[in-house]
Amino acid sequence: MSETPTRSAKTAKSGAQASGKKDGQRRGEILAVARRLFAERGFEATSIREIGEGAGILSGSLYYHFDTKEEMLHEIIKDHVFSLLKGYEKCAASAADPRTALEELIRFGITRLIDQREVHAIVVNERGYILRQPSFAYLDETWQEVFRTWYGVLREGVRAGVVREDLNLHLVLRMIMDSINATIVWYRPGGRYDVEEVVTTQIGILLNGLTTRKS
Amino acid sequence: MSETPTRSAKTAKSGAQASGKKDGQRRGEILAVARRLFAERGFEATSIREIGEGAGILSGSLYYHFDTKEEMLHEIIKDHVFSLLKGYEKCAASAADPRTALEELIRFGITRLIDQREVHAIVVNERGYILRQPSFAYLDETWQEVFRTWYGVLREGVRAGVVREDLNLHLVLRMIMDSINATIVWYRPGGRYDVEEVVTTQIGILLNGLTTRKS
DNA sequence: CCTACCGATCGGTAGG
DNA sequence: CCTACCGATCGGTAGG
Repeated sequence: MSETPTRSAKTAKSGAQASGKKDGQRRGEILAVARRLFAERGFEATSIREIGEGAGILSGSLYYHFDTKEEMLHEIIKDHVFSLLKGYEKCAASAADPRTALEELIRFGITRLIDQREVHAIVVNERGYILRQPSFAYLDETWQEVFRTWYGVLREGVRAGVVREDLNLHLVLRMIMDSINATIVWYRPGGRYDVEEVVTTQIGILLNGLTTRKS
Repeated sequence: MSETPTRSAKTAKSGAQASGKKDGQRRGEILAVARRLFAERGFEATSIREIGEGAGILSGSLYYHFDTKEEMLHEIIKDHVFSLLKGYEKCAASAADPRTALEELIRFGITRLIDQREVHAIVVNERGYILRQPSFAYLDETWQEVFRTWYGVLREGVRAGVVREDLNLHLVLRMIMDSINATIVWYRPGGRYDVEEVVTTQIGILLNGLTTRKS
């Protein structure tokens, strides 16, 4: 049960009473359609008519639930990066040592993103569009916080002598994040690879390149 | 007149006489504008009016040089992946041993893609659109050939005992390609990192995770 | 949530 | 390469 709609949204519109719950439910159903389409075809390439069709209503009726098409996009992704950050922070704080922390960060990142691959595909693929919209600034701030969390672990690793110190940590971090993020582009659940295999490969390559050699 | 096979792609400069050279030159100028816009904003999000504006002519006039907007896209990327494959093949064939081959493949990939980052950004970012268009099937075939070239080197590495044999080579390959491809998304020439630094980091992490440990 | 419609913009074309 | 224009489609709205 992944990708369940977060209805932390302003669920009840102004005067909703008995219909409030149902409206919120319908809202979630529409968002699920939009999320799938945005992930498959892209935000700009998806028309509100396609969303309406998928939800079984006319495009104009979408505006009873949402003010704009962009509001749907906000609803879909706003909590995602934030909860991802929380998960990363937990990994970083609870691990016994830097090496374990890195392993858990990578493992958590991959499994989480695969579990929520539609949302994440949108965040990655619509990166350009999102960066251009000032209304999505909060996303960028959260990403920076994610980077800081990882970076802290890497530095701790260097201090503890577990992480190589001959590499630029910023570049290393970019690479790791890219590796994790790129996975969702081609990964298909139920396909030829299972998640555990992907996790093992990524940890295997990334960490054994990162950790110092204890010959 | 929509089915006339005029000026199909590679024969752009064929029939013309005195104006032939100039037309070809103008064509190139327009393509340079289109390439930049496609890379910055995306193919579908770029209008022919924007291209015209950038080239200093009206949108309708673009159709003197090209049949469709999609033809511009073909012109921009068609040779790119193919020449990339040729470069990779050369690296794979000329290297003294598998480890050197891998280093040269990574180095060539990164430097080449950074050098042609606009075209490559288009290929990566428009992946979804391109996969949906049957007319771009040749691209996919070339990519598969690229994969085969790399894969051959990896297998040779395993046979020579240089590459770990406990990992799924297909997954490893995905990861390497993702690492290289992702670079162009954030890399800015003249920015805080130079190419050599990026190459060093990528080889450093990827290879020391890939090669067997010679304690 | 539907009917009926809007202004804007899209890729592309005819004829010069 | 321009003028003048096309049918289609876009996101969104008024009023019920």
